[in-house]
Amino acid sequence: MLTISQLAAYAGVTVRAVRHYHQIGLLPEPERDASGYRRYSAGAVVSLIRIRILANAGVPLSQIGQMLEADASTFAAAVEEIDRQLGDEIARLEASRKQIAQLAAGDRLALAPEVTTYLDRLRDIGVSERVVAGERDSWILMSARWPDRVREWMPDKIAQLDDPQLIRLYRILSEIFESDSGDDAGLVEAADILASLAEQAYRSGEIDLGEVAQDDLPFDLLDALAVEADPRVKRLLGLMRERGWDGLARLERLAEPPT
Amino acid sequence: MLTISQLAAYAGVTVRAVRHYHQIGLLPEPERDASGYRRYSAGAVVSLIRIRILANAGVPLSQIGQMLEADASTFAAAVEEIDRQLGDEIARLEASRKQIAQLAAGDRLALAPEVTTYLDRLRDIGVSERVVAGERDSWILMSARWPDRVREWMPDKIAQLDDPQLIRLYRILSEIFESDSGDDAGLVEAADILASLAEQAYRSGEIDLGEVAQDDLPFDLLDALAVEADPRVKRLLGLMRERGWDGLARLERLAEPPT
DNA sequence: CTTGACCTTGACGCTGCGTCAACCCTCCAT
DNA sequence: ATGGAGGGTTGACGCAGCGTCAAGGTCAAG
Repeated sequence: MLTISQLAAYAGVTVRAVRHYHQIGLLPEPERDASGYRRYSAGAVVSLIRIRILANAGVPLSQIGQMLEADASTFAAAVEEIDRQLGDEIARLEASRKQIAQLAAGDRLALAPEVTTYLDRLRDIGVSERVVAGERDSWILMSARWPDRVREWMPDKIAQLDDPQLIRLYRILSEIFESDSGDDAGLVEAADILASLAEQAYRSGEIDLGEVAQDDLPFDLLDALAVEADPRVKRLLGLMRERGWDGLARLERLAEPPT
Repeated sequence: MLTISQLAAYAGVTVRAVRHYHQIGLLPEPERDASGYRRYSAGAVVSLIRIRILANAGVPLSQIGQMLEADASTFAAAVEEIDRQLGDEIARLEASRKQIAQLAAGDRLALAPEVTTYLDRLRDIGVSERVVAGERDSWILMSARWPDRVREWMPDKIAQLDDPQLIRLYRILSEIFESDSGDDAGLVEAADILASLAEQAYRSGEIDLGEVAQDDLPFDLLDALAVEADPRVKRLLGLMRERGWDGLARLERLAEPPT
């Protein structure tokens, strides 16, 4: 007759585990001796080992009972099912691992390499860190909504950074938001350039966001994000509206421009 | 200003998850509106997405907070640590998968193929299912204690099954335990053969279990298991003691045999 | 008799939320 | 004005598989 700790030791498990198996009815409770101690037969060791073999193989405890009683074909089916689940779990972890590898490699926050390239180009141009940070957050939002589309857009976006007008715009914005002054003249110039760029894009029919245009919520969100980052953006939005454009992240024509 | 469900939708998580992040202090609680509703800024969406990126990569929630604040090198170190843990977890699951594949392939209960071969040979010889089951349980115990040694022993064990004496022994035991009679003559003959075999093994110095001899507990257990399976084994043990041997699974000389 | 090692039951902790329950708020149609 | 749908709020249990106290009773040895 064995005590619970002897039983556990033979099977290579903890005493707590044995009691747990009793609780969930996986291992039958043995007789008690005069003092209330559980006393186990040798057969219990075999039962416990069989349980552990299945548990070590990744079988959930809740299924082990049935499996130990099952016939060969039922057993095989159950095994196959378990194997499938293990495979899924492994695949999930592998995916996590790839993700985390990208985290380590990428700029900082799992932005596609194309995007980090874009951000680096902005820095090269002389855009301030605050503005770059704003851009980064915007692209985080965009990437969350359209993970694949973003990568398609980036080449164009990067190419556009050669446009002197755009460079000028970013530099003005950097200057404005780096200072604490209420430099309205700068904002006005920025608005002028933005309107001009929007006009060009509009004429060349470049504003074709396809399905993306369907839900404009994220764009409102992007604008809100910009306003949060610096309230002066609100003034910029106002200036754009005066010029016939609504929004900032996605400019929308309000009316025909004054001819 | 966003409601909690809008925030959750933007980040692709459930409302419950957001509240959970608040609870554990991972995401700061926003201001409430007049009616007590949480109202979120656009920045919260970015924060939440950043959290999910790390969580999806397998980072435990408890570490995400620190990681988001960490500098590049700390971040990299943390990433490496996480990656290591993911690797361990994957390795564990892979091991489980192998185990379960063996379960499906093997006889029934993760006995090494050598052992199932041995059990099959017993059946060929005409050993009854009850006795084979007893052998199987014994080998389950042995395999749990010395997983590797068992495989080394099996070739010898299998070879010994060619010994006519041993075959006779097994057949007698099968007959006895298959019937309900108190056939003492059979037990006596079994004891005689056992003693004879033990004598041979003893003389040829074959009883060298090495380190295994150190702890004899499992052998007591094996004997107990046999007695549980059939109380008549107790009588057999008594007969063996009369012949100068103690135990059954491992015979131990009590005294010099009568010359 | 004491001491230390074991035994007992009961209950909380961990992870990351899912899922009621019970109730309040808002908005739209009647 | 009212009622119902569809939000929101806190609180609490459940899940898997035990680990880990807590607060005792028991056993074997010195």
